[in-house]
Amino acid sequence: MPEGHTIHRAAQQSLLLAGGDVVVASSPQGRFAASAARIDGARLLRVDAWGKHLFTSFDGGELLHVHLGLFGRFATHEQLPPPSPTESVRLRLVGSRAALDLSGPTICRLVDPAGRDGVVARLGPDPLRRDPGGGERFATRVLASRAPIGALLMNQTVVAGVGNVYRAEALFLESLHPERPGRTLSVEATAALWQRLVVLLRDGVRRGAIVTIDPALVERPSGALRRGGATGTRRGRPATWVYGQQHCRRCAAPVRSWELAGRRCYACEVCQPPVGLTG
DNA sequence: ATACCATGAACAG
DNA sequence: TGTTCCTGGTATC
Repeated sequence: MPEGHTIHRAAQQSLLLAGGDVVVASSPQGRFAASAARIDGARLLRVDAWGKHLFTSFDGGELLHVHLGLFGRFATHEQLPPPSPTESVRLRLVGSRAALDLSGPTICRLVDPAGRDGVVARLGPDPLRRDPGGGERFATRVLASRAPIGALLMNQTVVAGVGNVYRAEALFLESLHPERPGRTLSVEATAALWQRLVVLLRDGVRRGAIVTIDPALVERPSGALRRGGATGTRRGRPATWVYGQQHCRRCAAPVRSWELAGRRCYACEVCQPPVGLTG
């Protein structure tokens, strides 16, 4: 499921697996058929991720803009020929080494450079892009705002690429209550929060999954470590401190969950005391 | 078979 | 603030 790490990983993967290739483009679902025809036979040149937005450029000048939304996903098939696409595959790109399937995106369209620039201009700093001024721009917005920090983190004009899981986990790890107004944070706390996002998202790209809690650090009845597979990616309890949890995995207090900025928010009010909240 | 839920965001009013 | 769109997995009858 997509937050910024998913998109940056998809950018890496598609460049690795299809960069430089002439691609066969199709839209098994049909909804992107006319546009796919314009990419078909073009060479995939570059892939660029900005927050949760992905831009793929082809020679001939076509530029593909993808946003996965809540349900979208990329699938890669490194064995050719790839299996038959399912009915919901919006776009399939087949290169010489792999096939890439896109399904369920909120946005999948061809844009011109001005369209791309317009999207990027509305995005805040992305913790996954090398941007020396990113932390400063983030801090400026946070420290000037009366909005809750838990809402600011979901605002893509404040910081691009953070979603509901990283919101919950970054605030937990920084001992910040989600309802604290941005301007009640200290400069130091704001800088630490930015750095936390950088580290968490980078780790998410590396793993291909959001794992914020080391499973080995969690008490287990048997004391046995899990073996095999990527920990945290199996179904069941997510590898998180508070996101989706009933109890805090650090102190075992009940995790409170409520709606904040249109999404369910999770916090341990013992580890994240509501300091400075007037109610 | 149906309902509901999920790591998102645009749009209406 | 509420509605809408995108898909698939799990829960509930």
